[in-house]
Amino acid sequence: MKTIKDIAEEAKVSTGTVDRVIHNRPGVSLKTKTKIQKLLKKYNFETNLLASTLASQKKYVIVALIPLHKSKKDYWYEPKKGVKIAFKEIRKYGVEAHCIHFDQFDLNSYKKGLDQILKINPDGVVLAPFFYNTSSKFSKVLDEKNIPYVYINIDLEEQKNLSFIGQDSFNSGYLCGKMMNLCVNETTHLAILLSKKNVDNHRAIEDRVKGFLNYFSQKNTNRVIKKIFFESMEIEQVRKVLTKELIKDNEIKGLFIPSSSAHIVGDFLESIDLTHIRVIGFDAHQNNIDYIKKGIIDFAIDQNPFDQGYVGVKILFEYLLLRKEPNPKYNSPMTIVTKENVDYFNVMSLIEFAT
Amino acid sequence: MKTIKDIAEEAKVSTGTVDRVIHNRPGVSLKTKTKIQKLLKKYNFETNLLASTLASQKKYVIVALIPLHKSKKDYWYEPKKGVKIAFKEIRKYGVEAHCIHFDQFDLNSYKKGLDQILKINPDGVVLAPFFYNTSSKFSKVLDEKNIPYVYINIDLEEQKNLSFIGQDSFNSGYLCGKMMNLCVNETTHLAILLSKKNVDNHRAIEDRVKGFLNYFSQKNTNRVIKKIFFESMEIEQVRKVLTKELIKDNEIKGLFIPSSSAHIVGDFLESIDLTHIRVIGFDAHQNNIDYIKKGIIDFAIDQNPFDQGYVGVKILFEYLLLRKEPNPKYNSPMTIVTKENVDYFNVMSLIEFAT
DNA sequence: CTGAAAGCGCTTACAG
DNA sequence: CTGAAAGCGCTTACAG
Repeated sequence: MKTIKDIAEEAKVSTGTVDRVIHNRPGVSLKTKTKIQKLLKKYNFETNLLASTLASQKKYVIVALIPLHKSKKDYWYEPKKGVKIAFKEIRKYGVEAHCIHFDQFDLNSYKKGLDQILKINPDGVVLAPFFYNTSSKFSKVLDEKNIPYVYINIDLEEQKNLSFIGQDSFNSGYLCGKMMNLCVNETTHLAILLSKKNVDNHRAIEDRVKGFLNYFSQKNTNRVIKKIFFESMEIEQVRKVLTKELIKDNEIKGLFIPSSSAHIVGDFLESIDLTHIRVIGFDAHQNNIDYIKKGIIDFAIDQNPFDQGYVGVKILFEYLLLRKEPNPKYNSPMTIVTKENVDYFNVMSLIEFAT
Repeated sequence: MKTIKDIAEEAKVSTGTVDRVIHNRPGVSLKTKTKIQKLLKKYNFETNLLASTLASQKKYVIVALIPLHKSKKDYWYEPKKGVKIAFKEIRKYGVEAHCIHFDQFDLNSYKKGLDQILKINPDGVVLAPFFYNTSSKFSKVLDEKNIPYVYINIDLEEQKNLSFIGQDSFNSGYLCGKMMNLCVNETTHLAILLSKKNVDNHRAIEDRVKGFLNYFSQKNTNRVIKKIFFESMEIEQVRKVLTKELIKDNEIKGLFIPSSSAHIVGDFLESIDLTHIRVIGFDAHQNNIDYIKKGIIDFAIDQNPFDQGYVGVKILFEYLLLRKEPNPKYNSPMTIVTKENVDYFNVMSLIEFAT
């Protein structure tokens, strides 16, 4: 492997000049520039990242903005873990990393987070863009400041985000349709449980529902599928409304929860010892896992939230340090998690690499 | 963050001496040693991996030994990819990496591979230990030479391997039992398709079958489950034997293939346009994916073979460079792959990180 | 047992 | 526009 020194000798220039053309810094005559570029190409020169970051004591600042998790059992615990591990890996390259949290149900707390980001004035941002309008405006601000940003979990259209990492909502709903269809008899009724409070992630939830319904309409089965609405997905709400609905229509044998709150439904079903109803939901965070293990939640579709955090940071880092262009979009997986594989579905995320 | 120089100044010694105690090299008086150790602890000194590997032009040699893949569609294409990407990542730390292949059905070719390893005399080995006896003996040889080794995909008991990365066979078979039970009516018959040629991976296959059967015996359903044997899992064999068996017992509505050859069965079923038979197998390599997409293979349980290669190499690397002890065992996931999620099940493996 | 010095491959002022 | 030199934080012979 050739070094800068080798190239410099062969080109009969100093290493400084070679460095200049490698990084496209100004102040090199076209003649020497092309001469050096030829050699670089000829030897397929790759800069030594170690030496490079050691020498340039440059400090990059990256910030991640993600919702607060109340406990390790929450959905957002995993993306946070991914972010933190990625931060740890890139620290040795002189990256200063910050993680800012906000309350996903409180616009003001989100805005505060955005302000903090601007105050830090980082070189790059990873964020879950809640609150559509606010996030759109904020993206424009970043555009103006020439700060690259990566969306995770939630996608906004028509933005200049560097990349997006998340799940295809429609198709994940469609998959739920298939799994539900396997679980219940053809003549039974189904219900989709929706929270009125999920204003923001509305788009993803909506698409999941569409995908779910699409499965059955393609199958041409004349299923009765009702929608049941809750003020919010809290246990008392669920108990009250769902009890009523299940009594009204005792043909309902399958519940589809297009949010990550299936565990609330599980809690309710367990409390009244109802075992003949199938439950399919999203995301295998610990809250849901508890009910998956009991077989109360039959299937949860997971999207590997750890990777969303981890990959988001890594992409940004490589873009900043190496000018490596990421794909505009990375599809998160649609992992089917059930009682029999829940202990094995995501073990690799636990490994921490020093490098 | 303190540097070696800072410590040296405060201890009134040279940086060389500090280096000696950091790495426990001999030739330091107890007195200065303890003095320095105290400072190291006081400042929570962490050695700068970049500077360290840059300075010590030490070369580690790692070799991976895995079966040849005939095409990109084969199972072993993915572990190979994982190995290669890991190799690429660690190259900048001065690791010289070799990948050796063998024919998994030819003991001699395997032995040749082992000989090559010994000739290279590497600092560490990642391998899929086919051929039980030969691999056991070889492991002993590595033990004597003090060369650490990691098993992937296949585990051998009572060996001093640094770690193992692979799937829990029994439980993955059990999961197949559950999925099969969801797919077929209670009164139908099932068949397990076995190749007589799979002598070596015998253990894993056997355990998968045990797990599968265990599911039904726990369910207490009186299923008829037959075993059908083939000389080898080749299309002509399958056509001949399976046609006969399906005619003999036309109640067979589900086929369980405990190896990665479900696609051969898919090929057969497609050729005679048989759509009322459910098929469950293992591993979502491209050969199987083709039939998963057509809905002919209903479910395949994948074990993320990419990660087996990738993690195997990384673990070994970190053990060598950082003396970081890995877990003795990493369970591969049991990912349920089906028509509706096959496009999304493993996308993250495609990302190549430079770091 | 210990230190001084050179070097790993690159970057960065500085001088011309 | 270009080069010489110092330096990033370590490691490694070498000398004493």
